[in-house]
Amino acid sequence: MKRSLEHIEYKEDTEALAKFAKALGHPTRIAILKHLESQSCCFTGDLVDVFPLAQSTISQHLKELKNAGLIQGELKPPKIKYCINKENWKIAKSLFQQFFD
Amino acid sequence: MKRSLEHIEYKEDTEALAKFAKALGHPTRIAILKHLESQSCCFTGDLVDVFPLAQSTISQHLKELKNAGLIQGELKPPKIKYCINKENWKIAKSLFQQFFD
DNA sequence: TTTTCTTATCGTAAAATTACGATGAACGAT
DNA sequence: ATCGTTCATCGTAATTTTACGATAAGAAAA
Repeated sequence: MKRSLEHIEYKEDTEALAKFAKALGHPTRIAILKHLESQSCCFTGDLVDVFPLAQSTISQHLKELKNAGLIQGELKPPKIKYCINKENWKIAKSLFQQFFD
Repeated sequence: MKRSLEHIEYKEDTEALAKFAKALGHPTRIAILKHLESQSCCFTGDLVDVFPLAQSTISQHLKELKNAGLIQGELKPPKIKYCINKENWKIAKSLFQQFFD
């Protein structure tokens, strides 16, 4: 990209909302989150069984959701249990809520 | 991408939500929508004045928001007046609402 | 008809995204 | 110490996104 301009500074809420939205901007990730909501938690392997995607692809989506703060992983050797990050979930919820009025 | 697998079919709601989320997944577009909400409507040129971005860039963001159905353009020659698409806005709102519980 | 104003679209380039298979790291079990 | 299981990360490739300037399209005005 021709990026002559330095990064534009938006309000904190705007950036935060965009970040959450971006993480939600893929059907696989929505589906993963819905699955997590219904199960409350689950392992990577469970998702690999549910979705017709490579293990590495699932892992990549999980990473993005984790980076966005929507989920968190708990070590349960040799597995990792993923759950919704309820704290940030609430933040995201209220950001979307107030955005849509 | 190595796309050996055909496109995965998700539930309609999942696809719809991801589409809305993706459109919201950029701070500039969030800011544009917030601006539209406060003003109810505005012209492309107004936005070019507000944001330090090229006219073509603004136009591109508007196109994405329009493609996602979040805004609509009304011909007001020689300008185009953009407004929130209230019908789809409501749909998006309820999709996010039910997603977050 | 030509000019002017506004906005969209085109062409381009850099970066990010999304997918895959292969490999590596962490841990328990053998 | 080695093996097996689980998951993350690496390397790669195609596609999409995001930005820019330049150009085209549309309608009113001169």
